[in-house]
Amino acid sequence: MAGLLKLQPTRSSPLSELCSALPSLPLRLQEVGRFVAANDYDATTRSMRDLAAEAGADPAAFTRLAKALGYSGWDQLRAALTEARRPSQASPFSGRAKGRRHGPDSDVALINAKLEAEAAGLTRISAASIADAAKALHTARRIWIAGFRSCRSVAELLNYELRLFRPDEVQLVGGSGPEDLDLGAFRAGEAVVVIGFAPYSRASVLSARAAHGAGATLIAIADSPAAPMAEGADHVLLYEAAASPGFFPSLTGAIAIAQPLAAVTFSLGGASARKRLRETEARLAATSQYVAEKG
Amino acid sequence: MAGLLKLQPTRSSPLSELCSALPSLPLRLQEVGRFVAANDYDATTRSMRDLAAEAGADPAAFTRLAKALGYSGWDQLRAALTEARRPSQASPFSGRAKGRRHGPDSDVALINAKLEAEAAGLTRISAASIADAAKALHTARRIWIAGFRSCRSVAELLNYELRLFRPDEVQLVGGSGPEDLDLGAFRAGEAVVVIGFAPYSRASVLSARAAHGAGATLIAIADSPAAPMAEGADHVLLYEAAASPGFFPSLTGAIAIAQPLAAVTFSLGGASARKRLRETEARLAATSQYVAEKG
DNA sequence: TCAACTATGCAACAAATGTTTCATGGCCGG
DNA sequence: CCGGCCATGAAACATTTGTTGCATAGTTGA
Repeated sequence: MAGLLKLQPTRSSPLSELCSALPSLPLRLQEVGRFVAANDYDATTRSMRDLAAEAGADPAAFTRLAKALGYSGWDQLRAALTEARRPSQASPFSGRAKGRRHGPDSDVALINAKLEAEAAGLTRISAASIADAAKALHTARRIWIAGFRSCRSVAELLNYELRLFRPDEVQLVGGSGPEDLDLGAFRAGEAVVVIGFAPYSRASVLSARAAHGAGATLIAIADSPAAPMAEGADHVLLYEAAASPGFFPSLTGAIAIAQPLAAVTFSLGGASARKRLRETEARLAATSQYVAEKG
Repeated sequence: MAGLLKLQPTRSSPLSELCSALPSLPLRLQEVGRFVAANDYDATTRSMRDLAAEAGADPAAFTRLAKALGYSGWDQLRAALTEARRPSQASPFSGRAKGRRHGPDSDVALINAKLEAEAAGLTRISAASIADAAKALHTARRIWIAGFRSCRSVAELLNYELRLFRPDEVQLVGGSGPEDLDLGAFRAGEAVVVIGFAPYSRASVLSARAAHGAGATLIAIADSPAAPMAEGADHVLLYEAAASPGFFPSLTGAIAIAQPLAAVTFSLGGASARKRLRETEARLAATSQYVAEKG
């Protein structure tokens, strides 16, 4: 057996354990170890034999590697890798903003961290889904946009941009007041865009249900596939709203989705959309909504 | 109306397929489907029986769910989820956006390029400036927020978030209509936030001038230090609105500034701000604005 | 009310999984 | 040169996996 227990490895991450132990391993195990380090996502999702085939190694080597690292078997190593990869380690966040007393630059550091996280979140948005949703908007006879509370800002942006080139066919849901949601007005052949994140407002969920019930095309912009407004949606556009503690959820991702959605819908509109946009712009310029731009 | 042939699933993401199909599924399958949607990471890594135990459902339900979605079995559904989650799909950027006339995926490439550019733009935002501006908001007796046209969405978000903990002291400029801009109401000791980018709307420039003239603290959120509303501003918060050709300027950066601005102002507000926020939240919960969140 | 139907849980099934054992082949010290 | 040692690959193992058939409970429509 492996004899002397060389335990007490770096507890930080199974991957770092692997790397540090790598040089002291037999040749073949190094090979396999490097493969695991380079393909850790596949290591967590695919089967041992699968990996072995792709790495050109023996299945048993994986078991042996795990044991050499101090695990009881490949299953346990994989479990460790899986946990290390788990997204949104939501656990120890409650203490976060609390702990440090307001240091001189703690705010600055926090803002920077937040911005960086949001930038990373943007790259995870699915462009293909946005393009698909834009096609649906393009073919819709009429477009409704529903967003409430803080999401209303996103709804209004979308409403504003779409109206630039389809003024007669785009409308905000609940424009007349909180009690009049127009929910009965949805029809098949129309599209309803609902924007929301947890905690989900009642109005947004009702809008989504009504849209689905009416047979309209439902496009949900939400923070989770488990969001109530995503149920029955024909298109689900996901973003990350993960909030810092005590802070409000982030809308950056939602905005970052709404804008290309409008843009692609516009480009699908072709010449006629361009014509409408020019008309709108001309009208705004005529009433001197803009100041002269600097050269 | 709930179409018989409403299939034709969205091929972009297995999770969207799941969401779309959810309402038309049998009760128990919905339950399981929601569980998968809410725990898609576990769905890709753990075993069917494991998930069943945690979801309190029958293992067979997972197989049946997969088949109901058009997959040949759970294995295939899981494979799809796994692929959708695979990191670093960032690779196919080489084909970029330039040359091709509307190819099949030129939109997708364009959206990806845009998102990446915006992510890069976020990291260039000055956190220190935001923190400074937040201090100014904190000490202001009253806060006005001005944003017009597409920038109105940003203004409304800021207005909404600040009002959560300072409801009596925050107000949108021009809430009553385009001709009534409240510009005469600004006073020294108050703060005015003006949001805008090129081309600059007349109303926003007028707001900024009025604020400066009245001796109020002027905070400009703009795309350039040369923006008219930045003239005479006490705080200038810059973001990149660089538009793709033919598209609208981007507001992602402005939103990314507005949110931490509100958040830091909140944290400066200390105990009293927290108290007001709790009150507001309690009121919203009491009028059942929210649906119950999933546990 | 009854029959046809679907949805659901249970249990048995074949296939695939991770592990272990064993035989082989290369390496070093005596 | 040889005997012990370890690394390595192949095959056999028990377990667990995903699946399917069946009986029951629940629902729908005539």
